[in-house]
Amino acid sequence: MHGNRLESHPPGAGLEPLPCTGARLRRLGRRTTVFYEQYLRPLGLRLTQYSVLVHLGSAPQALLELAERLEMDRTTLTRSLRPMIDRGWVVVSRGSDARLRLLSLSPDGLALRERARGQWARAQLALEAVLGREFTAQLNQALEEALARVKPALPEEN
Amino acid sequence: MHGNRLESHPPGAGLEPLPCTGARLRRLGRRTTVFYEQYLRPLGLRLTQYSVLVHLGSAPQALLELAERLEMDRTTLTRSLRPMIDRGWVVVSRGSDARLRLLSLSPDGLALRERARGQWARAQLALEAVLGREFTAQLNQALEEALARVKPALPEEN
DNA sequence: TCGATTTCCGTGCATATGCACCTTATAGCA
DNA sequence: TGCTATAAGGTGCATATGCACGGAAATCGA
Repeated sequence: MHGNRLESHPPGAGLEPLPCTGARLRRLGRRTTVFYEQYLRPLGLRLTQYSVLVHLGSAPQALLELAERLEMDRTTLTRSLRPMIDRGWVVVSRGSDARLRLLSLSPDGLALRERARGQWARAQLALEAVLGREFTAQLNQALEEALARVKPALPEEN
Repeated sequence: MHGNRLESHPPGAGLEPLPCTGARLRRLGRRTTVFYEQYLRPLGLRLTQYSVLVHLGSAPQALLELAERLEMDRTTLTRSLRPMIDRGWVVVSRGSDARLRLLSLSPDGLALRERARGQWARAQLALEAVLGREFTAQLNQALEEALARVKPALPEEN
């Protein structure tokens, strides 16, 4: 194994934990969210709404399916959609299965999505300018790797 | 510079942005939050409440000062504190400056903080087991570096 | 075919988040 | 010593988040 030198471990306790990874993730997440939202604000979009927009299209899609792709709680998505429906960006329809709420973008929604993508690209490039292009690529890589190892919480055992 | 081969760049546009760093940060942040909260649930603590707890102590501290250390919105902290005050974990007092709300932990709060720290350590070690100890250390390092480069949003220009 | 089970969703409740606006208290200055 | 600027904080509003509960539609087995 690696080292495990005898140092400040309480007797009987195992390894010392590293500094809190979750706190660092959350803190950096907050800062970058603010960063991206500066660019989305002119469009009247929150970051959550943007992520919903880019996961929608002309083809109707069930709410639960969308929630899983977004890795977002089903009920959170329900409520996040409400203002987007009210503003005419998202259209709800019904198919043969009367249980499913099928979601798609209206023409307005599609147009907004394109403008939002442009703003996102500006934000991402600006972030890369701050972090350094190479470092950003490495960070993305590390985050991908971590995402592959930390699986999303599944409802019920699967 | 590095490469910059002529490829799918739209004419006139600059570099292509990398895949969305913010989305990866937010997604990994959500998953790890769920991860930590599994360990805090037995204590009836949300992760936000835990982070407030560990930034408090016996010594009274002004709300705004605490908010800045937590890098949390002042008003968010006000509301996050309410249930913790109601449950007797946090005590509010007044000093010579009548504008300041001074916060400290009650004996119950101090005891809870210690139990919560133990649960946090178990969560962190479990996360390290999932990610790999070495990789976690590298990830922490990368996050620290990113935090050093992406400064927190300041209220007004400072 | 009909009753039990499963699937898809919505709502109530509690907390989280941040902005705009307001009140109160202190500090600074003429 | 007042008057004004500034600092600390609360509340309203809108959105975000997830759990528990409940309802309605589809599925499946006897």
